[in-house]
Amino acid sequence: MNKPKVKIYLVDDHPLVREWLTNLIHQQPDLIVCGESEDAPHALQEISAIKPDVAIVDISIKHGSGIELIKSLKALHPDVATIVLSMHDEKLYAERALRAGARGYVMKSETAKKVIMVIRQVLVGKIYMSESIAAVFAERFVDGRLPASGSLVEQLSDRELETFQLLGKGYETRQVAELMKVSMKTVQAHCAHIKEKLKLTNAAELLREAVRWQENYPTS
Amino acid sequence: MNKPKVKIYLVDDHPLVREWLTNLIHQQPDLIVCGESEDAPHALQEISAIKPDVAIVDISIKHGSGIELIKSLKALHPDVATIVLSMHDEKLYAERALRAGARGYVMKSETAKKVIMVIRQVLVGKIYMSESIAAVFAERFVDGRLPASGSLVEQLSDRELETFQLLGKGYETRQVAELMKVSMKTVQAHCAHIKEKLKLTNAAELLREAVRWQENYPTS
DNA sequence: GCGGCATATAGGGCAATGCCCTATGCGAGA
DNA sequence: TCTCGCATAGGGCATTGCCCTATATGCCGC
Repeated sequence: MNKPKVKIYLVDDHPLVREWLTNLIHQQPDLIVCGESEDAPHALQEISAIKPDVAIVDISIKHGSGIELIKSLKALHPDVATIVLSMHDEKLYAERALRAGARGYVMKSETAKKVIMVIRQVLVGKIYMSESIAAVFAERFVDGRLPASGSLVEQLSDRELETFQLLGKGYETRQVAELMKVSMKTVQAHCAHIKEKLKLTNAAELLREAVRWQENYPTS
Repeated sequence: MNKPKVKIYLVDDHPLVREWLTNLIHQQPDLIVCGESEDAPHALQEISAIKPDVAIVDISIKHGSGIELIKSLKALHPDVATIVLSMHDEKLYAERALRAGARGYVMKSETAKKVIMVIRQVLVGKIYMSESIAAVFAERFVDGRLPASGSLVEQLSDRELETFQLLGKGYETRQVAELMKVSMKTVQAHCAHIKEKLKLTNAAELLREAVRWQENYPTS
């Protein structure tokens, strides 16, 4: 009689990535994919029902950001270990993801072995992050939680960054509000805070910086 | 004796995507992956030597954009049919990619079948694009038999272009009016005409396009 | 020269947005 | 516990976006 297999749930809006992961995971005798979805609402619903051991989520998924999903998972299902599998450079998102409650962050540019290795790490309760990200955390820990400059954009909160990115894609305030499922007033408040943090004086400059950012760090 | 297989070259900086594609392609008896690389310089070098039939490239690759790679390929190796496999929404890049010389654009969120289908389409000389992108092209074709090559921005009058460029630098309407020594009403009229010519629907999109233009063709 | 067309300029008016202030609930940390 | 940052959102006024209309100018073909 076999041990029960470790159940893994996949959240990624790219079917090909899900196929690939499923394949990869099923090559391991003790791991099994117990479900998958391509957006946050379905993921939350199914994870409540299935109660997997691990959830592997993409940062840029449909209908809401992956970061928000991670926060929800941490709040609603703290027993589910969340691993982020992102195509984005870890410098941009790893820290946000780990702060949001993820227990691992792997870039899609990593190899198959690495993905499996990270799954096994979080299964034994460890948190996985790359050495470069670990270094950033360590530095902040020592320094005294300074925002460790780089780009001012790094100072934005999660929702502010989301707002910033949507603006950069050419969405109007109203559309951003709809996409983020909040009122325009909230989006305007985010904009005001972004302008403060990035030292911008008006909406036109905010738009310009958002578009530039988007050009250099495209998301989904 | 078998027919020679169709040679396909992969350019993508995500190893897992390359693995997946290789797997997928090798399930087809008449297709073979003849090489792969993760950036434009290596890709150009190897494609010159290998002379594949098809190149599948990602838009966001290391060391230079995929769009530039497509342009180079079209110039240097016009016989190599280029397909873009991008994780980015087609609305953002499909048009640029096709203008640059790509013969197909598939999002990574499409299924495996679709990818193979697109490869077969371009192999018989067809150009593949999604219906929504085809609609955009068709509309432009019907609307005014515009010179297919070149940018729509060239259609702008001098004052319109001036307005466009100032907007791209982050000036507000009021500031543009002052700089151009006309009333805001005139600037607004220019904006309306620009939006018509560039087929933009609102001010946010206009701003986005203006900033992009400014990034690519800096003035003064 | 006349009629048509694109361009450049600008006003009127209503809806939408920007931007300032205020306020609440929540979670993290001193 | 108290404070601080974050996310949320409303009130209210100034500004802008966007529709329609209007004038003058220059160019082009007939």
